[in-house]
Amino acid sequence: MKFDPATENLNRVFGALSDPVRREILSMLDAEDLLVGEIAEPFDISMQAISKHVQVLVKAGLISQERTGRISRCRLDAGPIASAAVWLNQYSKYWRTSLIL
Amino acid sequence: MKFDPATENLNRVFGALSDPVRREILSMLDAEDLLVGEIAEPFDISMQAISKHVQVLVKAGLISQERTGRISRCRLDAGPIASAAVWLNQYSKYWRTSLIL
DNA sequence: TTGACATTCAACTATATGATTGAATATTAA
DNA sequence: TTAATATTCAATCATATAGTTGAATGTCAA
Repeated sequence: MKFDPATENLNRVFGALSDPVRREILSMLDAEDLLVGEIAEPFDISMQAISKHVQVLVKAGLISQERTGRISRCRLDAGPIASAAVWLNQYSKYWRTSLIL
Repeated sequence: MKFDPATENLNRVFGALSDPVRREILSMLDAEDLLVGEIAEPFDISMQAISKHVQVLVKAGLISQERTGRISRCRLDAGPIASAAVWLNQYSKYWRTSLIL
């Protein structure tokens, strides 16, 4: 099935957030920009696997990579997280919190 | 890899939300409780496929089913959406919204 | 220029996901 | 009892995902 771009974006964002390794990567990038190799360090999986997780996050628009020479610095781009939060906020009436614009 | 229960819950919630059919089901249940067959009507896929989507949502804790006889009424349970919103709120400093408790 | 380094590409494997169709189960109505 | 209804189970298929290892690419430094 084909969906409109906004829908596909939400699919990718929520899909990216559904993996704990990727959520942890976002937490790490919340503290500071990091190289792919630095991201990989604390994890017990291969650098290639981390590189693929990073690509998933890039495709979801959640991080951007600035390549200078052989290194690729990753930076959190939280815009799409806001989109996801806005979607979730549709349901905020069910709990006692609200997302204030 | 094995993760703690809270992490697994977030995995399931975000995973459930990553599919547009399931997000639409949640929107429908936001308006009113519905039977599985009623949920299936507007979609162009089989009832069995919808039933499986419903099971994914149940497993994520996002809906509950009350079975009376042969019918199974589905009701939105938005608690886990709040958990997801709380997780996302970690990043709210990146946009100009905030989740107020 | 040679080698070390950072990252990605490619091929592969195992498992998960989203869909299908057909059968089974269980309940209600005629 | 029989038949229609509501839902789920089961088997299957195609594709996606998360991981692996090994090779390739491109850059920097000695």
